[in-house]
Amino acid sequence: MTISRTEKVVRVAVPIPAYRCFDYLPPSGVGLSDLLPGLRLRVPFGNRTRVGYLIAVAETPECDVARLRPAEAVLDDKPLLSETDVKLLQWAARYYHHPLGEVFQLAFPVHLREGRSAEVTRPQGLTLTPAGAALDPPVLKRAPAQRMLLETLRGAEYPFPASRLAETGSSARAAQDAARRLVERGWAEWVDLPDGRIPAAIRPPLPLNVAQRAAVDAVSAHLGRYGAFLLEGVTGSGKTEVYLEVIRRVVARGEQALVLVPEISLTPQLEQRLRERIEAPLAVFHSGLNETERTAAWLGFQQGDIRVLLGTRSAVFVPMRRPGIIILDEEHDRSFKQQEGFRFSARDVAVMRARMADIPLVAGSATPSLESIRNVQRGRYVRLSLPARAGVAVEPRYRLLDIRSRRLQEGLSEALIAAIRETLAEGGQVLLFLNRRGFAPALICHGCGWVAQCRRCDANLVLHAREARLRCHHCAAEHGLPPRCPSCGQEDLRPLGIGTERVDQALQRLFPEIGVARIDRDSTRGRHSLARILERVHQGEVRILLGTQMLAKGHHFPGVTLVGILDVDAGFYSTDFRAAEHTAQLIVQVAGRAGRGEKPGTVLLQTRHPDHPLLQRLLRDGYPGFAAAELAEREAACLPPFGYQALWRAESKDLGRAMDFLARLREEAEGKNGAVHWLGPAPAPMPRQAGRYRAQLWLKSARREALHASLTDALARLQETPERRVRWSLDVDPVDFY
DNA sequence: AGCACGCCGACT
DNA sequence: GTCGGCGTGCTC
Repeated sequence: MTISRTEKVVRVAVPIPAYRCFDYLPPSGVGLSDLLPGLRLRVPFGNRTRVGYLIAVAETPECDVARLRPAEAVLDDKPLLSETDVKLLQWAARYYHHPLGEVFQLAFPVHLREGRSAEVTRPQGLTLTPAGAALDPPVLKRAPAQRMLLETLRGAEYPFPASRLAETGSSARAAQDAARRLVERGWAEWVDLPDGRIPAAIRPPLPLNVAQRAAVDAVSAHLGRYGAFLLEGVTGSGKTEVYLEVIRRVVARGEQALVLVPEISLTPQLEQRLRERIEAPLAVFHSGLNETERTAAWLGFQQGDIRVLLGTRSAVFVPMRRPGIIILDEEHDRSFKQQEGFRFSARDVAVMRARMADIPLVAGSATPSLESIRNVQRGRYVRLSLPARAGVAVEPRYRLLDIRSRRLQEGLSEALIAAIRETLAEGGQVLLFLNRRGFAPALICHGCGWVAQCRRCDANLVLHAREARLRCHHCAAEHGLPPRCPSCGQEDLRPLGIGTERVDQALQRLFPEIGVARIDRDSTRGRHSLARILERVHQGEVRILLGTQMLAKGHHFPGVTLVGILDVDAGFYSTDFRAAEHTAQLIVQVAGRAGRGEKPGTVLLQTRHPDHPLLQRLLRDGYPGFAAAELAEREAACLPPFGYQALWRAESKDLGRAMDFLARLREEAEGKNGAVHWLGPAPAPMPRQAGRYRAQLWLKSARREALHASLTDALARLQETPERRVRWSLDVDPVDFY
């Protein structure tokens, strides 16, 4: 191909790990004015073609004109992303120092990344053909599923929605097969479902109390412009009612609401309440959906048919036709931070998105992150606080159990056992929290001190007694129990330390007539096992509930009047500077599960450090007092939210190589920027994982721009002299240091 | 990320 | 003599 003259070029973000764009000649037959940012393009790339994202039309190419190739095709009539969306993605790529093409790609569902059409397939329904209507059912004597479906269709006034097919047969699969056969035989046919949603039972709004009304009014006054609100309220204070009323008003304005929650397990309850109360099409968006469902939800929201989108982290990038509000529930939750690849914080992206789209953002929590509390102090967020509702959910009473030099029975002190006994006698339920699954975190030889360790990680193997397995909680390694010590041959291997399985066993021994249930990743592995356990708790069949942090999230246990936290200290003494914040949040969240009915709850905390100042502060002044104290410490140490951080991670089969790589980064950057402080390189807290060595280099600065300049600089050098033997990644605003 | 190109070891 | 290992360079 010959290029006669220099023309305008299209700048395209191609999804490869490179920090630059690629320029193309406009595709043939497309006017320049139609080439809008956000369009998906099919472009030749090397010896194949890729889907790329149009960033801009530029006057002059960044490369030699002779190298330019024309883009093959434009994949959308109009960009699926708005200008604001494009700006948001560009901001995110810059802020997190992640390749632009990959950021764009991650904002799209897989089908659209692959270049499939964005045509919305209308929801389909099944209806009888005249032949089907005239059919005598007994013909289908030997096909009960088809006959049942036929009967359903006969009774239906409207085409039967494909999405509800599963309700008609023994399984979704059987119903689908039956539908296919009916269509094949000419008795039924697929038609587009008529517009409009299928009417659902809508419940009237609950009356709001004064604080809720004030919160709703404050947010409502900001509809149509930016404002960030921190909605603070303990469990049961009615945050959800505030969300619902605000969403109702947003929807009434013809706008859309994006609701972000930390995990899928929290969505069923919120989804149900939204469906009951908001008279508008709603969709969910999370990793549990298949790609067809994800694409449908994404496009539905993008086109404006879906008015409320309830989703997890990745939903923060789903385009909105008419942006109305963003709601972030449980904003303190760490799962809003993506921990691999493009390590963005959905919380921070949501705030930026609200700002760019000029809409309000409501972040709710009983235990706000220190970042958000700081933002309130700086006047960036407006605090809306909901006191506990009168007569409901009285603040729990906290009590420390000093377990220094006390004998514990499988992690339970005498005082705790007595309190459990008393609570059970009064007819209450008990919730015990231990953030360690398995039977024991170690298996030790009593003869020689040998400890079972993972061959591929710097970690002990965890004993799972029931299955008689030793498992590594950091890789896939799993072994049977050795009959004798592999080191000295003695037959005296003993479990060391306690995990939930061990406490579970002890509780069953101590309270043989009481139903005990354990909730952790091991006991809830099956698809419905968690729901089944929760059901038994609500029925009162289970009266002692024991679990890991899975317990702290979402689920309500109104019958629980005693909460026991078995090991508070594990959280307060850690190298991670956020450990105390996390632990305090966990304590308050777990405590919030108790006494939600009319009965007040008691929270017992077992500790060997009853004088720990932060623990004292938490018990005396509650979470706000703790947060104030912890903020003061962070400020003194220039830690977030008072200082800014980034973390370079490196991984290699050889620790030295990973360390050398980071050392090189530091050497090349040091001295250039006095405002940046460096720590490391140092081996990660657990240096070896799954056979690979990990090292990290920590950057701190009081000035965000200085930090970012340093990162930009280092990345530019890495582009010039790439490092291929070391896998590295960059984490801006890291929350976990592992 | 892919993919091609290119330079050194054990095999039909 | 060649098939194939993965180091290096490139993609507009």
